[in-house]
Amino acid sequence: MINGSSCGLEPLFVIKYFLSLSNLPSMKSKTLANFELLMLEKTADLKTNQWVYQLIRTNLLCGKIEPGLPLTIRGLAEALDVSPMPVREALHRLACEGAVEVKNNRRVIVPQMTAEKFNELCELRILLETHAAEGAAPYIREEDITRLETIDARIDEAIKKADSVNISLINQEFHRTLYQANPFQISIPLIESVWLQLGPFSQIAIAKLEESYIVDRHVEAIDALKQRNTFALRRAIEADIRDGIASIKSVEGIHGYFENHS
Amino acid sequence: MINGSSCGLEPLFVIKYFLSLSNLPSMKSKTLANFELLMLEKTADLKTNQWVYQLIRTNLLCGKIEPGLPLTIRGLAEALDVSPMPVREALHRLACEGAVEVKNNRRVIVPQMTAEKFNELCELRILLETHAAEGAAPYIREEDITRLETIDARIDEAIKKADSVNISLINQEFHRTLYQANPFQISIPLIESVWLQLGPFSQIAIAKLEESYIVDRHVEAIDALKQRNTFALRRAIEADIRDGIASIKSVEGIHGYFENHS
DNA sequence: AATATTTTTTTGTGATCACAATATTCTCTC
DNA sequence: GAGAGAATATTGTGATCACAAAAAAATATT
Repeated sequence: MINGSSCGLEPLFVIKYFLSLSNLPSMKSKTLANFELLMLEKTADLKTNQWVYQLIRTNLLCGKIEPGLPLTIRGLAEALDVSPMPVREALHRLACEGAVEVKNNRRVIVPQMTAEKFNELCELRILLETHAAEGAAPYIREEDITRLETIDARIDEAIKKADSVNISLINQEFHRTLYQANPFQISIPLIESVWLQLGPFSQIAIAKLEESYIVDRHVEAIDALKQRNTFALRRAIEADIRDGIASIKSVEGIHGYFENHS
Repeated sequence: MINGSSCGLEPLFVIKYFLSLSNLPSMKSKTLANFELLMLEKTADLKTNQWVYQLIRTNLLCGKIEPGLPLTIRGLAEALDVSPMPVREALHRLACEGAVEVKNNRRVIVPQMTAEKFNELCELRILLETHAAEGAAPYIREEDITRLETIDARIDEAIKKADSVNISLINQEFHRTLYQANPFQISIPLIESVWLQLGPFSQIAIAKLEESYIVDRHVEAIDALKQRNTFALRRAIEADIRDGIASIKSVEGIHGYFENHS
């Protein structure tokens, strides 16, 4: 992966992105759509292509872009006020990671979720992440544990605010930090790919969850780390993931979000 | 992944790719390198970007490009007689898949293999592929088994010819065909990413193997499929992968290929 | 002669343009 | 009025150019 991690991103402000199809007063066309894009600050150290990639990626993870609607290079470029080139690059990369789908028409869309896909993605999460956690365990230092506790506190904060976007983002930061403790970690890009495919869908679900239903399961993982109990760590990670899945499945009417139209 | 599979590729002819640094008569520069590129026929249905991607990808898998040496957009573009644009796209995608590495200098190289990385990649192969095989088993039809037997026969042929490139390529085709029987398969892109990272290295090793050391383990998998024994299938796939690993590790002086220079 | 500094070349990126493929809209016919 | 066809607009791709960053070569300095 080109840009390893670096995803402690904070959404800043919001602009509207009118999918440039037409600006007719009549809106009879069903394909006319306007997305709201979360903007990210373009810090000096971020190069344009990285900024564009991170921005689109974050917006996908936040579920800001409705599945099925086409994303166009020129439309995004205009909305972000950059040339089409970095957008082209970002969309290609996101396609390669499975975050967006390139149809035969070479149209780019956010893939629709199906029940089977969802289950398979969850299984892959468990498979890969328990493996990654196990591989990271021997390398965990005291300072890593402290860092994880800090991140966990930020998650609790986000839960209190019912800030579903940051719940997701910081939760991912927790997992990534844990797995990255292993200096020979290879699987993070694979895991991130799975997250990207799950993200847009689960974000919609989490946003519908009431606060009381979101339980922080990370303390168990941290305890296991403190006890240097690798097996307990595996179980904690698996429980954490399964818990999230169960929460999503508990959302009322969630089945209506599966495969609305082929 | 943009182009699902379609990798029944046959190497056609070979051209030389002089890494365009200089064409001085004196060759004192150590970074001057010439690769031989396997060429692929550019069939009419292949678009330029797909052709370029497949070509570079195949060459990486075949170990034709020495790890550590820089790959340049313009150099490859000139060698393939296309504009830099499709090459740029292909290299970005390959970087995203882990096949090449983009250094901080934004130089693109084939990553060096280390012992730890190799072990981790092998573990990931087993983890992902046994899972994929298990998921595919219920969907296997008679015709799929026939197809797998045909592919297996081609592998034996390649082994007889000691054609290490085709051994690898057709072996991958076997596994891919098996996993793809599951219409809801998600993990193939992840598996292909692992293959791409292992490929260049194991190709070097396989090329050094004597024919007698290469054993075809696929019959066990096919037998398991015929008996509809999912557990036996898992074991067969795992055995097949472990066997390949053992072969590679048995190659004389293989440790010299790990991390020659940082 | 070996190191430090400058000059030259090469490289990746971002921008813009041309073009063919596709999608959308308009027009005609019934 | 509704469907088929033509005309128009939009899109992704490939090519080319300008530019800043970085590498390589050449020069200067000790």
